[in-house]
Amino acid sequence: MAAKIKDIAKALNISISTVSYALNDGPINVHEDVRVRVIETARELGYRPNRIARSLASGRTMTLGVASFVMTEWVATSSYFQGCLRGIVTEAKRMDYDILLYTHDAEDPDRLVDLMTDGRVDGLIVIAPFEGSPVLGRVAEGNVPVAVVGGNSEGWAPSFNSDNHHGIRIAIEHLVELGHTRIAHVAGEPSMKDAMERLEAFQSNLARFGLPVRQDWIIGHHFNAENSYTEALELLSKPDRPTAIVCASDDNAAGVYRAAWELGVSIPDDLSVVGYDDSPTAEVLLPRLTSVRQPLQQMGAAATVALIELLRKQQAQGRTFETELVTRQSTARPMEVRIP
Amino acid sequence: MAAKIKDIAKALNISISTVSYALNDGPINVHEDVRVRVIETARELGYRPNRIARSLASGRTMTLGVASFVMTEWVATSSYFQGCLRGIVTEAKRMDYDILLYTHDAEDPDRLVDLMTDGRVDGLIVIAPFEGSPVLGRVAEGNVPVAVVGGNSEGWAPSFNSDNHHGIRIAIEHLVELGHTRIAHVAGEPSMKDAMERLEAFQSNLARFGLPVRQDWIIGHHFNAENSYTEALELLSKPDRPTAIVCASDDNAAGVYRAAWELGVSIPDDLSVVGYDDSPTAEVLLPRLTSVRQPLQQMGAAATVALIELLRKQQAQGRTFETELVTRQSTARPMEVRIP
DNA sequence: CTGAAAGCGCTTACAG
DNA sequence: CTGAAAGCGCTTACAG
Repeated sequence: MAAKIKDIAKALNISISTVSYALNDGPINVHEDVRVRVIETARELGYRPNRIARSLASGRTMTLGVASFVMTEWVATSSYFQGCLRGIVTEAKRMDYDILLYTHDAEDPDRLVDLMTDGRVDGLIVIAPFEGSPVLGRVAEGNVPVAVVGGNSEGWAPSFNSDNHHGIRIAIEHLVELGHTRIAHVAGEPSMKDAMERLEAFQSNLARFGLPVRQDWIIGHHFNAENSYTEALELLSKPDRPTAIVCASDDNAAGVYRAAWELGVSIPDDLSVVGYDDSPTAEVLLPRLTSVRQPLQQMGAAATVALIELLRKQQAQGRTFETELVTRQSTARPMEVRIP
Repeated sequence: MAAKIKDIAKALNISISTVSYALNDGPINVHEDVRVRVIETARELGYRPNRIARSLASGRTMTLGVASFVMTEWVATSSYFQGCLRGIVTEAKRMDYDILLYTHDAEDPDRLVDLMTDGRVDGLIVIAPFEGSPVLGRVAEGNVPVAVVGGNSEGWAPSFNSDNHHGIRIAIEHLVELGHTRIAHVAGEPSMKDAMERLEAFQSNLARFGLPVRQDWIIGHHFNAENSYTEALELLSKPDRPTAIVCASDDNAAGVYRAAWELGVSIPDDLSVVGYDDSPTAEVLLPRLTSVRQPLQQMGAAATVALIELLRKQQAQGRTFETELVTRQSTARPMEVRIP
């Protein structure tokens, strides 16, 4: 039978409140010698505080919920998710919180909302929620503080994003400076705000440079490598193909690399590729991937800090982070420009 | 103010036990019309069950703890961790459990043990514990059921592994069949059982084929790409270099790829590379990586199933999974054999 | 500084 | 089937 504070109190013939004060070093002081004896007998009895009981009594769980709207898929494959999660874990650790990872996702929104508001967490970080999903609003109504990373909180929560328009703009400027005029796009999951903004930015920036926006050169509409591979294979095997591709994620770029490799299309000689995220994948791909860096870890960390602030002060500010282009080896002048 | 079962009971003028029975559909039956009215007013009042209170009363939390001994590092970079986690999440979801991810790791074992035994989880899955760590034993003493994936549980828990000896053997047999005699190894983190077994198997299998085991051809001793890159750069720039490398993980192989790329060493023409894990990285690398597959998802899933069984029946069996070689494009006959 | 007691929001024998 | 009550293991005003 595990020891409880009652057992310690009994052994020492003192009250359980004193034991609690001694163990927690507050909120009320305890005579030094009493404190010492409490701690000692706690150790002797192998006492382990029950966090559930403590949470119920105190109303704080010291755990933060993390939900992705596509958890099952992302948990293993998304370098975006990984980057955010690392920032979250690092910061949560500093603040002494643990992470509750919901296994259910937005496939079943009602269920997800129930789980998120069942009292197990002090607050929630939602990663890349879908546009127009009712989940955020209902969680907020359930009085659970939320911070969002990578997506629109639709006014329900502070959100932490990077500037997608800027990110795509610098990618395209880079390609245009190199002399590219035939530029394609691998778009991301349309239900996610980041993907839509990047797509819009892609189209508007091509237009800005007077370049054609060809619908058949906008492929993908997913955030994974597999899909990009299949569609890039088709795109690149046509004679009339682009000389550069801007991808909505590094994972997408990985799919393009594979397609190019199989078709004997050389990167960057025959095809320049720009990724998005600057995730670890960008360094695994060879030639190393030129990528629009968004500071995922920072975004995850900032969301965590904001959430904890929200718990304490009832308010916190969201933030949009700057993006920058990390130029590596996957982009070069296009053939026709280079040859003369 | 959020509604509680007391409020529902009051509104309906019935007892809270009846409300509880109605809401949970058990363990005692309730008149159908009462049940319906309870559920209806619960909805009207916006009632949300408090899982913390329920856990305290029932003794079950419906959450499973997942700990890696190197959480902060792995959460973002280890494809091994990801693979396991995916299996765990998938299976936990089916069984209706959520996952508590500990942010602290074995850097501070006392802290970790305290967190693991604080009552927030019904059981624990520990991923790749270090050899000889006191954590598992102390958690078991704390009466928290544990399952281990990828590592030695030292008798404390059912563990789920793959057969490292077999895995390395088939890798080396494959290379020997291709004609390689100059084979190097990128070893993994020595404090992990898998890494040590693979290293031993590497040495014994080379010996079995009468091939030299050169200490200067055993590099790495980490499970990450960065370190492998640096060391492979050195190894491969010597004139007297191996024609094949067996890596302790796909992440290690990624480092070797990069080194080879930068040195202009062509894979598989100048160098055959075999990875280990068959993680998503194996498909991202180009040429696609020949890799020893260990069924990480299955291992994670099996550990989860076993853990839940352990909760119910007090006992469960560990299992060692078979490995198989997934032959892709990163291995070929060595130059000297091919040319004649 | 210490103690007696209420309370956190549920579940679950135990009577009826 | 329903109710009154104890209990899960803590925290925390409130008196003293």
